[in-house]
Amino acid sequence: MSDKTTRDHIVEAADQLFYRQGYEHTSFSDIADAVQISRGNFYYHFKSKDEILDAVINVRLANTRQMLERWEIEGKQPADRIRSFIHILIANRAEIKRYGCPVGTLCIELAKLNHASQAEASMLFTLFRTWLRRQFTLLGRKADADELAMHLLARSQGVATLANAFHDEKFIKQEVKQMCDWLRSCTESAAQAEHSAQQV
Amino acid sequence: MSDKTTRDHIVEAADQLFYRQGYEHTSFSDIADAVQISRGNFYYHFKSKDEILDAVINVRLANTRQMLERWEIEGKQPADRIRSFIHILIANRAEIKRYGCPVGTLCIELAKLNHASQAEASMLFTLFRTWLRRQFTLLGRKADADELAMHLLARSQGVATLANAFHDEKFIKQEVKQMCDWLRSCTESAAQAEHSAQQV
DNA sequence: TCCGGAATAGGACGATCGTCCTAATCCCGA
DNA sequence: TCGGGATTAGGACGATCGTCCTATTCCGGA
Repeated sequence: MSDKTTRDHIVEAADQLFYRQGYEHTSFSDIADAVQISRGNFYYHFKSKDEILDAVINVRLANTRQMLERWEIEGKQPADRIRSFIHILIANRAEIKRYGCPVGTLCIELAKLNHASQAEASMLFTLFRTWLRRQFTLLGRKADADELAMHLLARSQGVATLANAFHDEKFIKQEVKQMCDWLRSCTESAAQAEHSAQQV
Repeated sequence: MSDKTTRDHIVEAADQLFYRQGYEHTSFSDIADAVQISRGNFYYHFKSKDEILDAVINVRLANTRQMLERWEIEGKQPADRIRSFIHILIANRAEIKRYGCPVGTLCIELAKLNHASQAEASMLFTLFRTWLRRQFTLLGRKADADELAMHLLARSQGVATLANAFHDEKFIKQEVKQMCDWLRSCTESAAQAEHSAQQV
């Protein structure tokens, strides 16, 4: 574990600080203090602040891919896997309450800054979107799989934003339950469609 | 219309810039350029940047209250009024695509800055929440009126965030349609509950 | 007409930002 | 043991930030 390079430490600290304080509001001094290195040493590892952001986004992309693969393995049924997605709201509820969703808040900030890495950040959403779409397809909802994926993504985003604004964890649990109910109704209607298709 | 004071012009310009660029990323020079006054003249009207933010939030609160009152008058049935809320997503879809939701993005930013005016900004959400709650109560869903209000608020937020991230207006229309369907099912179940209550 | 407060312009201020440069230190292979 | 690239520390830089100060202009009432 201690074989992490200084570069890794910088990215790790920047990742957390960008999430908690926002990208623009996080200065080099903040990161330097967290990593306990001198400010001037930064530019040996990164040419600019934007480059750190790109590194952070790439790490998040890699971590997200790993997580999705894990869910894919651990969940036997597609519905189980989708439930894994829904339940990150529960697992991260304390941090979401304080800082919102790491993906959504970053995308929003970069959009306002009109930052060059907007597209890379949105790729985080795309990762979830395509993964969810595949799960819904496997569930037998091929025709509207993307629509369902986007719907679920949007609901998660909204829950995170409001939980943050109202500092309300209970609301997260409430909505997660509803999303699970909604998912159940999705699988049922898919099963019915399959059934009637067999009849025809 | 031209009897607006300089102060009004400042607040108006700041309102737009805070929305489009974010609070922190908007400098005094930006606002000064927009209003066409000198930078030094600011402190005759406002003691600090935070004070401008408070003024902007207060203007937004006042405008929101006005809008909600208008919807209350224009909509005969509570369902019509709730539809007015849902349809702001359509009406503002171009701006939402570019800058997200004015309320949600401000709350998120202030949360990351740990800004003193967080609570005031969240009041914008509260305004919608209580108004929607009342409409759902009038609709005959008194028991879960707040839950429904929060649910609808969250869905709108999520739609705005994703429409912004994916630069997708079509998605807004898609989700608005679903929200209207959902609203219809809410009114129907409320009518049924009333009916069965009459039977008992 | 003139006076005095309201309003404005312009610049100075200290702090902090991201960036860059250079000297010192570390550490591994020959 | 020693040489040299890898890594680090520390500070200088120009720009920009929010803030503040002062001189100037505007304008309505006596």
